[in-house]
Amino acid sequence: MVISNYFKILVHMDFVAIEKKWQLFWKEKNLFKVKGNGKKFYVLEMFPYPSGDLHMGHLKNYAIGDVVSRIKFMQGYDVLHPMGWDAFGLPAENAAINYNIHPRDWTNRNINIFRETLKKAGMSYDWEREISTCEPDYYRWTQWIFLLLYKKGLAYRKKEFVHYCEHCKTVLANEQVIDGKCERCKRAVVKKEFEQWFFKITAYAERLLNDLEKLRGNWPDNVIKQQEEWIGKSEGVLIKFKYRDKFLEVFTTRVDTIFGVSFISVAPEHPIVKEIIKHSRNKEEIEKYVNIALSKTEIERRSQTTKTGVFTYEYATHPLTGQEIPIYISDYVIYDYGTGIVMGVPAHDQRDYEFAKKFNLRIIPVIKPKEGNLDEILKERAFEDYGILINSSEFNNLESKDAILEIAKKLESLDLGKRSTSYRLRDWLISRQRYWGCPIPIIYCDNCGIVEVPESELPVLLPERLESWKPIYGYSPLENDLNFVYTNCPKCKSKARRETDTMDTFVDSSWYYLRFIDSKNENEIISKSLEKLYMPVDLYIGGIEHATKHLIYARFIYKVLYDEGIVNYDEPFNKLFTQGLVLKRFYWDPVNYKTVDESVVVEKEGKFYHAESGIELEEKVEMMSKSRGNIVPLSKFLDENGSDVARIAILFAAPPEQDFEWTDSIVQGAKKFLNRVLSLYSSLEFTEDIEDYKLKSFIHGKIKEIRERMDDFRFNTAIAKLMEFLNYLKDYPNKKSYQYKEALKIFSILLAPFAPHIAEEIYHRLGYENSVFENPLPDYDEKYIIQEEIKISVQINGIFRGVISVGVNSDEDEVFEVFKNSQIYEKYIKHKKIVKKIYVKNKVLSLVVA
RNA sequence: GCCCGGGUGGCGGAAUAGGAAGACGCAUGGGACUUAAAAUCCCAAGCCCCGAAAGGGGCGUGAGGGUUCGAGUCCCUCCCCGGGCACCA
Repeated sequence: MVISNYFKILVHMDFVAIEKKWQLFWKEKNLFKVKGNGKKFYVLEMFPYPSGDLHMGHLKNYAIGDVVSRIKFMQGYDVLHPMGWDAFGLPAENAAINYNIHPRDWTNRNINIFRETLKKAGMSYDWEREISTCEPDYYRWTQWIFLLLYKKGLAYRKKEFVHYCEHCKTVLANEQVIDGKCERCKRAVVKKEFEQWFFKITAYAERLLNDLEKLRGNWPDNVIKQQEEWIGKSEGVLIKFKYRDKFLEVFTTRVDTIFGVSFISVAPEHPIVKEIIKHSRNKEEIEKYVNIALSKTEIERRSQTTKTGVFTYEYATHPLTGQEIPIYISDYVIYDYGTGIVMGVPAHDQRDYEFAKKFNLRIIPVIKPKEGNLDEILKERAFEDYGILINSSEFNNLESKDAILEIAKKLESLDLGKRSTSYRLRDWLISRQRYWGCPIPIIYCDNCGIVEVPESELPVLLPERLESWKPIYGYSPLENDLNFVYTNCPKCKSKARRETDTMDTFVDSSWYYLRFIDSKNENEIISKSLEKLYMPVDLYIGGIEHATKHLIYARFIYKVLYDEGIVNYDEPFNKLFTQGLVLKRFYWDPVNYKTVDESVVVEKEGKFYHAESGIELEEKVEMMSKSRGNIVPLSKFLDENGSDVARIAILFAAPPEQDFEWTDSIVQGAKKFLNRVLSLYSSLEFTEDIEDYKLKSFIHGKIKEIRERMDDFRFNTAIAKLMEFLNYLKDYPNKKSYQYKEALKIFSILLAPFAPHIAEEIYHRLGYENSVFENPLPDYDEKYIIQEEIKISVQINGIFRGVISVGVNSDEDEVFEVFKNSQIYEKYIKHKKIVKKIYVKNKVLSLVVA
């Protein structure tokens, strides 16, 4: 027993000891430092938020990047492969509140853990370029970007109903609200009216949408699709309905239904509501309805099964018929889409139909289906398809498509309408009422209004200490620090106040990929010529969860910088790869609401129970996360098993873009494989000079297969091919030939991107003293791969009956001759008549017999 | 509801210009080594049926249909799972 443990430890120690040795070797050689010459390749993994511990989910991301980085390095590229920290953010601040640790200390402690772990994993980063978004020499430039946007009119302040998380005590961007819930704490968000800073990303909506075409083919289709949907372009018409001395403007994509309007509906948040209340004889009821509507959470508002609203007893004028149209206020109207007011066409819009049914409003049919009975349909629902116009005055009998054009023209000629495009995309709310973020470089002066902090005074530093880290309702905790708050106006020098909100951390991460190129530049955000050299990112690797957040924001900011001539291209990420998640099985106690350790789980008839309490547990396989309590900590795993085991396990388990479950067995497989590799490379001796064509042919075939899979990101099958390669080498009879040594060398080079430490070890065991990575990836020659004899399959009446060996590229007659002498012929054909003969060269002989 | 993915052995997964389904690995069974166990090595293995065995036969890629000499792969209908969006006018 004692001995067994000793051996186990020894084997594992071997991996770890080997890895330490070669990590030092690479460091001393400065192997992965950016060379600064030759053709560049910029490979980037989405940088992490440094919280707690790294786990296998993180490693998958970095392992993929590292494999590509090493492949490109061996192909002779000047590889830029950096790492840094997305270091501002809420958890640091919560740690400050809960444990009274300074957010900076908490963050730096985590960064140190992350950095050490990644070094232990042997990642090929150029560590000299490390950046951290919470350092003043970084966030100075985040502030600089803010001011740039401000000068261009792309950063603005407005009072607005915004998403607010009462638990996190901060506002949230549209993108951070998932299913009506705060993406961080998963609690329902509410709408609050605050004065906030926005980035005008909608001004770039059209370009963000159109330029997706440039990315098509290089970005995953579903990410492009998600961005298209998120931007949500629709073309329609803005129509003015006269209301007293004003106009109520609505947006519609279905102007062909305008003669079917039977009411106008206004979102409760809309400023015009105040005006309407002034005139309405139904003031109290309206105020009551609006207050209730605004206090609902997003989820409550969206999940209402019936439409609600209130009649204002006010009317607007139909632009074409002149009829009086009743005005309602209803919370099914979304305030920040279109104009926040809609024209109600119950016959042809399901939502308006439901509203009209509830409030007994007229349902005026104006579009007739090409087939089917409109009256019958309207008994149950709205008819939303295109059709032929009826009850529409001079537009009768037009098709919807044509009518949309004609009616739009007519409205335009009356100056009561305008063709227009609406986007689902909202402006990016970037204010956050938090301490641990990048301060917004703005000063409020009673005389001068909103004043920018002059560039020479950047960065606006976060105060080192606060008396209380706790946010105040609707305000940043920075409000507590009067030294920070009060300053002098840069223009008139009188006493003024600083902005106390900080920026959304997505602002920090919207440009970090640039800073890696020129991380120490004190004079400018980035040197334009270096930018030209290293951008765009050739391969960007990260999780799909950022499809509509980070990846839209980064594209937006990069385009703004492009328009300013600061950068040279208009898209930052040439190729995007989204890796799948690492899942882990765990057992959930639904009574006590926590994860139960596997050691106390007992199985009975396919169900799982807690050994002590007897509670039935839920077996789940989900993404590794701290909150689920199912993480496999990376640092500990590396100490026990080494990095190459983890990498092989992760990469072999499934294709990189696919989710997979982390299990003991994939670790076992990886260990066994690497042990077999090491044992093949022990006690070697080469003395014989014999050439073996078959070996040569095999090697070239494997080089081809493995390199093709490297190029296509099929790393799981690349490793499978390496395993086949190894098995062949292991069984090869003449292990003393120099040609065999060459084969072992090629294997070590091909293994290197996947298991870099073990590859370096076996390469050196062959007697070489340079790094295995200083070898170019081996090339193959097609002429060695082609064999003289090949096996082709024989099918009779569509059923596979065996194989025959024929010369390569034989013609039909030759093949048939061979076939006639085969046992298959003897058995299945001999006395039968061949009705049809199909021969596909080098593949199949297929016969139909009567 | 709409839009994307995807259903292959006990398990993870291979196989796309339609041409031998199950590569590679895990787990499993048997054997070798060992006093023993672990580790390692060798062999077997999709499922079902016949046979003492050698061997032989049939069925098989979510279900049903179609195209074809030949379908995991192409077409049609349906079922299930995962993801995205969702009162966007």
